[in-house]
Amino acid sequence: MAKYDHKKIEKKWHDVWTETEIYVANDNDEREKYYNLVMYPYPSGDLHIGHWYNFSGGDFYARYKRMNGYNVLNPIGFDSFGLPAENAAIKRGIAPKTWTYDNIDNMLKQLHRIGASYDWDRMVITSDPEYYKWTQWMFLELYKRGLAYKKKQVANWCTDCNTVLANEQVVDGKCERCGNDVIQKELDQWLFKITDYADELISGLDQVDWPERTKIAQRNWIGRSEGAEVNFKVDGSKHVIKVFTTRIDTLYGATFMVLAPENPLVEKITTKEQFELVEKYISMTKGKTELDRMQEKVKTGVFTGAYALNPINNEKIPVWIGDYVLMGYGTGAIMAVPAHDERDNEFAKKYKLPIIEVVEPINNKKEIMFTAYGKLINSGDFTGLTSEEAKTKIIALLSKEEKATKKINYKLRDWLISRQRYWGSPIPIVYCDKCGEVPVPEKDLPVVLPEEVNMKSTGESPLKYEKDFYDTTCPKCGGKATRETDTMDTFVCSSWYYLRYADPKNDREFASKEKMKQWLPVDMYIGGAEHTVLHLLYSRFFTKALRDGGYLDFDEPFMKLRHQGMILGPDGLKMSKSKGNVIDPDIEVEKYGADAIRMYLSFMGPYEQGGPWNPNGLVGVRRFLDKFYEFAQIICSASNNQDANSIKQADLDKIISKLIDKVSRDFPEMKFNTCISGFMETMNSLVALAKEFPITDNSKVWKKAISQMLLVMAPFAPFLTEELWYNLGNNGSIHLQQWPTSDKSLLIDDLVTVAIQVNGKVRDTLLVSPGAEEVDLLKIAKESDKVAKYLEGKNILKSFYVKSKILSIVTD
RNA sequence: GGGGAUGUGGUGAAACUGGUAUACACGCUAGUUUUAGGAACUAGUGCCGCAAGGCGUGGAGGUUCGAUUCCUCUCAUCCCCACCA
Repeated sequence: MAKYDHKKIEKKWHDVWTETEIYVANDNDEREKYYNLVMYPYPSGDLHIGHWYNFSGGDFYARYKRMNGYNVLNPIGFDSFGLPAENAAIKRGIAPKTWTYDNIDNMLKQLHRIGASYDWDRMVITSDPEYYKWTQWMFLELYKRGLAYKKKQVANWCTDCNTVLANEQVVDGKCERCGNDVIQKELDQWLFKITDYADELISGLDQVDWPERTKIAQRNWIGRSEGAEVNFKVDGSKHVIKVFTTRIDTLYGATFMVLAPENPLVEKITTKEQFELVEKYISMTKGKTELDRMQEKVKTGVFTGAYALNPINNEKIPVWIGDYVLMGYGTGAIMAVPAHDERDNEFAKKYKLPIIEVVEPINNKKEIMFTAYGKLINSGDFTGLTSEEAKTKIIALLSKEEKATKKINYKLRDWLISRQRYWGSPIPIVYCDKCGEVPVPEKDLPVVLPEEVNMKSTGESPLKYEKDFYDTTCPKCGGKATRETDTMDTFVCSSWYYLRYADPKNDREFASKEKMKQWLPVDMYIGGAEHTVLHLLYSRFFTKALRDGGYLDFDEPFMKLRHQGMILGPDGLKMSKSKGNVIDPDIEVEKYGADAIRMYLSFMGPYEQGGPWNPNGLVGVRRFLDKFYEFAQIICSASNNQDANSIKQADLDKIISKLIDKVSRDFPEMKFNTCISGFMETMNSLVALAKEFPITDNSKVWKKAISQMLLVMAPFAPFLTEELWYNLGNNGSIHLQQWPTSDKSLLIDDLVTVAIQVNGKVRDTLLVSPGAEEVDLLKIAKESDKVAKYLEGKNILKSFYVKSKILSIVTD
C-alpha cells in the first residue's frame, strides 16, 4: 500500500488546477453571490506563516461557501507601493519596481503552493499604472468635492530618514524603522477630509457584523464628545479666547486659562513684560522630541500677562500657555477648573493658582479630587442644581448672550496622505505661476511614476529632481508649471482595492456600476486586527465618499469582518528575525505538505486567537493524515462488488452523519479547530468499526461513507481530498461538489447515557432509551447500588429530569 | 489614566440555550515488535488516597436541584490608545 506522498500529490493537483482554473468567479451567474476577501499582502519578499494563517482561513471559508452553492468571488492582489521597496533600492541598488515585482512573482508561487482557491485572473497590483490611474482619479474626485485639500501642518518628521512619518510609524516616540528621534515639523501637506464623515463612521458600525472590540476601538478613535464652545473675552482687548468644554457646569470654578503654545492668539495677547518668557517657553517646547513629550508627565507653562473675563460672572482670570494643551484638539485653548480636573489641578498647585470647588458629590462623601458629576456649590444662581441640569441651563443662558454654543468635538483628525517618497502613486496636481493649484484633467491620467530615479534621501521627494517629471505645462493656460512631487500614502491605494476586484480590467471606470452591483459589498473580510483604525476606517470613508458621489449604492464596504489571531514563535514570542524564532513556511511545506500545515493551523486553537507555533502539533496532524490516507487507500482499492446487509451499516452512516452535522455547524462560526478534532474522532471510530464491519466485504457503503467524509474535509486539505476523491472513482473535482447534508434521523441515538445526581453530585450513569420517563428512571436509579447508598434513610424531596441528559435527586 | 481581551491537566485546547469538566491532539510512563532516518502498536495518564471516597475550570462570595457557563467583588497576564479639556 502506497504511503502518503504529499509532494507527489500536491504537485499533481497544483498543475491540474492551474491549468483548468476551476475557481473563476462568474460575472453572469444566477446563483447568489458571495464576496469572500482577505486583506491583500504587501510584497515584502516571502509569505510568512502569518500570511498563511490569514489566507488559509479565508480559503477555508471560500471553499465552504462555494460547496454550499454560492457564486464565490475570492480574489487576491498586492499592496505593492510603499517604503520597503525604496529602502531595498537604496541599500542594494535595485530599482524599487524590480524589487517589488520580483517579490510578487515569488509570492504568487507560494500562494499556489498553499492551495489557495483564488480567481487568479482578477489579480490587482496597486503599483500598476492601470491601477494607480484610478487611485489618482479617486484623489481628483475627492478634490472636486472639497474632500482633498492642502494645508500647512505640523507632522512627524524622522531626523534620520529625512521624511515625514505617519502616526502609526512612530513607535514610542521613535522612528519605527531606524529608531531615531521624531520631531514635529511644519509642512505643506495634502489631507483628506475624513472628519466630514465622523458621525456616519460611528453610526454605520451598527449596520455591520464586526467584532465588538473593533467597533469599540473605531468609536474611541473617532472620539466623539458633546459639550460647548465658550467665549472668554480678553480683558482690555478685542480678542476672544474660545474654549471647548464638556463640563460647562464647572464654569464658576474656572480660575485660569491655558493656551497651546502654537495657538496664534499667544503672540497677540502676550504683554511686553512677559514676552521674553513666553518666547523662551515656545522655543523650548518646539525642540522637544516625541519621546520627551511622552516621558514628561510634569506640566509646565508660563503666564502671558493677559487676563480673560469669565462670561458667567465677569471674574478676571489669568491666561497662561502650557504644552499640556494640544493645538490639534478643540480650539487649542482650555478653561482650567483645577478643583475638578486632575491636569488643571496639578498645574494650579505647581504655579500657585487659585482652586475653587464648585461641584460636590451628591452623597456628600468628601473626595480629594472630585471629577465626577454632582451637585453645584459656589455657583451663583446655579448653586444646588445637579451637573446635568446646570449644563443645560448655563448653555441656555450664555447662548442668549452669544457667549457659548453647543458643540460636538472629535478626536479624529483629517487624514494626511502626502509622503515625501518616490515609490507611491503621484498626486495629480500641477502648480502654475498664473493659475495656481490645478488638478490634472482626467483624460491625462495616469500621471506616470518615472522608473529610473536617483533615490537620494534629502527630505524631499526624489521626484523633485526628475526634470522630465517635475517640469510640465499647465493644463489650464498651457504655460510653464511644475508637478506636485509628493506621492500618496499607500493606505489610499488600499482604501478602494476591493472595488477593483469586481471589474479589474476596466480601463474606462474604476469599476462598472453593473459589476459592482453584482459583487459588492464584501460579504466576508478576514485580516489582522492591527488595521482597526487605519485601513478599516479609511476604506469606510472612501465607500461613503464614493456613495455620495453617486458611484456606489451601499454604505459599508465590509459586511462581516473577522480577525485571525497572531502566530507566535515556538518560544511564545512574536516572530522576528533578530530573535531567530521565525518559521519558514516553505521549509514546512517541503517536509509535511501544504495540507498538513493548513490543517495544523486550523487545529492549533480558535482562529481568532492564534498562538505559539508548536512543531509537535504539526507532527500530530501529519500523523493523522498518514493514517487517514492509508485507511482511505484500503477502501479505494477494495474490489467494488459487495453490498452490505448489516446493522453495522447503520452505525457507519450514523458516524458520518454526525460528522457532517458537526462540521456544518462549526464551520460558519470559524471553529476550524473543532472541525479537525471531529475528523480525528471520526477516523478513530471508523478504524474501530472496520474491525466488526470489514471493508472488503462491504466496500460499496464504505466508499460512499469515506467520500462523504472527504467532502467535509476538502476545504482544509484540498490536495489530499482531491486525490482520494478520484481514487474512489468519483467524477469531477471534489471542490466543485455540493456540501453534503446530514441525515437528521441518524443523529438521534437509540440509547442515551443519563447521569444520576444526588444532591448535586453524579453518582451513577444509566443507559436508557431517549423516550424514558422520569418515573421509570427514578425507579431504575433507586435500584442502583451506587445511588441507593446515598438515598438510604433519606426522603426524596424533589427531582429534576432533563431529557437524555441528567436526573437530579434532592434529599433532605 | 482610558479601553479591550484572556485565565480550564505537564502543553495546545474541548464542553450545544446552566446539565456526567478535561473531547481531540501533544507530551509523559509502562509494555510489545529488534524498529534505522520525523518509528509503529497496546495500555495508562487532572490532583490527593491502598481503597471507599474526597478535591478540582486564577481567587473570594452569591443565585440555583445543578455554575467553566449567570451576578458581585478581587488578582494576574497580554494587547491597543494615551495630557482629547
